[in-house]
Amino acid sequence: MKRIVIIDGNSLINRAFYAMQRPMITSEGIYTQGIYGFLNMLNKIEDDYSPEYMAVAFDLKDPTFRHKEYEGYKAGRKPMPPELAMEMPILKDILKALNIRILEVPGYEADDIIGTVSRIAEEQGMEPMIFTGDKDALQLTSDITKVVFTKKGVTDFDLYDREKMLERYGLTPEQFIDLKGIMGDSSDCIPGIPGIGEKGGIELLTQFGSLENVLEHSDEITKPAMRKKVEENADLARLSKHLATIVRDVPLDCGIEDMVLTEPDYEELTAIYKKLEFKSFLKRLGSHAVTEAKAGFSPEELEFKGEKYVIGDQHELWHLYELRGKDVFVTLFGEITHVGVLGVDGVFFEAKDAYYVDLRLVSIEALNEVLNEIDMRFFGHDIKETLYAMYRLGIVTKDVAFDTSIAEYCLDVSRKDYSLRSVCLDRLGFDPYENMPEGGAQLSMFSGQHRYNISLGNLYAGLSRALRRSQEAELREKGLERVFYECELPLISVLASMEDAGIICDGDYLDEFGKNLAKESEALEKDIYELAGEEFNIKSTIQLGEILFEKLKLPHGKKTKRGYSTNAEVLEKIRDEHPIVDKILEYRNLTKLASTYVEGMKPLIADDGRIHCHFQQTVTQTGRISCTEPNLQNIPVRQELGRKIRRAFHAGEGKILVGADYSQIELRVLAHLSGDEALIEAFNNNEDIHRMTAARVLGIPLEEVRPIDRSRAKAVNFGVIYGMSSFGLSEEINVTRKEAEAYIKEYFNKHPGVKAYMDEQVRLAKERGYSETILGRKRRINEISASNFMVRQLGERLAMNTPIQGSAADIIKIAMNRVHAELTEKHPGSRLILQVHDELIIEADINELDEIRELLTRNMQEAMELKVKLLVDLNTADNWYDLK
DNA sequence: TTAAGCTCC
DNA sequence: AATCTGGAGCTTAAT
Repeated sequence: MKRIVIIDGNSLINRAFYAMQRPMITSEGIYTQGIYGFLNMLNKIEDDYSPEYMAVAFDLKDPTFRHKEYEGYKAGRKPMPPELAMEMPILKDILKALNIRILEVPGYEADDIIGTVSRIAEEQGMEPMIFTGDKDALQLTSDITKVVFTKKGVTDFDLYDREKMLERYGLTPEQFIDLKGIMGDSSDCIPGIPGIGEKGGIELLTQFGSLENVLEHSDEITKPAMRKKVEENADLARLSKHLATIVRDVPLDCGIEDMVLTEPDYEELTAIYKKLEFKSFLKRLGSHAVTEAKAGFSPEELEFKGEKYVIGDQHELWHLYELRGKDVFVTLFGEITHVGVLGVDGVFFEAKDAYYVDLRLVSIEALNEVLNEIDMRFFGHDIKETLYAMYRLGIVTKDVAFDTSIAEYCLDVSRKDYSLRSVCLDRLGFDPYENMPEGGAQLSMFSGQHRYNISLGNLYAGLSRALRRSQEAELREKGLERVFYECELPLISVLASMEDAGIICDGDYLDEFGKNLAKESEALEKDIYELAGEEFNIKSTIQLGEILFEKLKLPHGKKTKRGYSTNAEVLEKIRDEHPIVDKILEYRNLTKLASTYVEGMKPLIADDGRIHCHFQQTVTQTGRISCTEPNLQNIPVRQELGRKIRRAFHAGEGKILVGADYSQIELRVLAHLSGDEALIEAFNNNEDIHRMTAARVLGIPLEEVRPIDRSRAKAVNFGVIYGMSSFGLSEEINVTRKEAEAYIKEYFNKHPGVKAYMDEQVRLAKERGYSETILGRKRRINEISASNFMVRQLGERLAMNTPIQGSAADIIKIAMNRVHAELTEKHPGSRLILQVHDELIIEADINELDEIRELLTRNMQEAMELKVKLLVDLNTADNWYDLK
């Protein structure tokens, strides 16, 4: 049977639009999230059902509504937000390019068109499938016609036919219309019979079969109240049924045969997708995509014209001298694993000519002898990997001249994918995959697949050069040169060095700690089963919710999408209600430590007894670095038990840990950026900032500030940085919303500079579309211009927070660069090993302790000159736990 | 793969 | 009328 898919265009694009958490917008300012989601659904439909025919129906705005009789009809519907409205014509263009029939008939809704097409298709012996988000369409189901609803998300469907309807609702499709006639539908402004809802409606229809029968035999209705309602509203019910009935004889200007699917117009499609910056859809088009290289780039540039040298003995190393004074593309052929074990065959260098040094034939010592003699600078894409491998192998490294992945991050921090391929596709309009020499499919040098493939090295080098040229210009135009050259570029080798250094992690200690955790959590588990009266999976929030809130009938808080919320905040509130609650909290505590911080950590200890985490430089939207495999930036510290994990991390023989953290760096940055006099004075007086805030806001002397005042002021200070509302603050510090509001108001009264600064940040972000840090790092904020209140408010908070968090990130990065440079130069026995956002840790040679302490403090405090002094707290200990 | 929960700054 | 603190990563359950 031939299958025809009929789509409710308005309904699906609406679903798609609202399913997207954050707005999608192109660099030109075209909103695309609705279209994007719609196309995802379309792809899913084609993949899952491979229809031969397809049509998309749209409502056409027209004053001649078919239901003129009832004026309130649809009046209550929300108008389409402008972002979505501007997507509609583009979607239609795409459908045209896809050669999918668009159906619009003046005076009729999409529903009616769909009803008509499905009727005709079924009559012609086809199998119609209707895709919509509107439950109204259920009346169109039959044994043959299926109605498919979009579920949460975008690519999840729920399929109904006549049988499934009977099963799910106990109603036939025809009765479904009657049901709506009785119960009404507020979203469509169908009144129905007031006072009778779904339950009553189904009851009546089960007894009488149809609305007409109900009305005719209303005297047989047993419940007097219901009988009265029915009798008094008979006309309204008839009207409602009429309103709810989908018209199935709309005059169409084409036949079913016009809806057959044919080849898309690839050229047109490619052009639109490019304009909309739909990379994944372009990828899906594959070879059909009409690829044309970006202006200023032609693939011929990638052709390698120099000489190729394979250096297989010591005497040939002199060739490398040719690289003197050049920017040299460098990479390794070989393999790295996450615990730092690697097997590398050789190092590839390219400037004008290409040099492959075969490390199985040439010793690293010999190579280093040459490298030490020649000045050169490295460039490449994601060069930290290469540097790390060179550090691990003991090969001499050089300054980094350019990294095309880091440059791309500076140019656009919001990208999902900074891979070489992705950046090349966007920037050069060139897909390296399609042009791989000798079928190399993987674009990682460290896949273990690439050995002795100089052509591949040449391709990479060529791409890096082309990208670099394009990025250099843009970095200049966008004012990103400082952040790139002063901050990010030097940081690459710092991070590589930190990863290489790693930190000792005592696996035996973790084992022992884990055993104790296990013992206690097993005991708790038993207690919990006992108190619950049954065994269940405590880790399953669904099962736990059932036990706590249904079986034990404890008062429940908010609900989540799937059931009750069981998070710590909710459980804290009911801990006095039942002894099981505390046990669950403690159980969570212990199992979290055991799984994430003990079991998760152990396999990541490398053969050298150290953990070499990965510092990610292209992840955060604000400029912070992140840390993975494992994340050493979230090792427990607040609670004593968790804090003990830190005992596992300690300094090596003859070494000691030196840690320094900035005191209140974000508030100091705020003081500087806002120029607020009160804030600046507070810091210059070296006062406890939260205490000072409390005194100012409450208008009392410092000595009268109670602990609770201070802690509230602290919450306010954080709130200011995050853009917290009165609601959020009242939740946080347990006061009424009114009080919180008054507090915030008074804070801004006493800190007019801060208020003015925040307003200005929002204004600037609205005007320019991005926020900016002290060094000029930029973050696009699409949310700021959204018409949706909630989204726009988020945008405003981002506009206030990003410059603060981001500037703090700029500052510590500069400190890291200086610390690393000075350590390398003067104290090679001491190395930077960790960064935790406002904190640096050095594993120092015990004999150099004093110098290291001074060096670390000085470089952090002097990283940037602000209107307030930067202060750091310094600590020294053998292990991380005692570093406090 | 996503949601819910937890850890950190 | 709404809404309700920024930035990360990892583990488990459930789909």
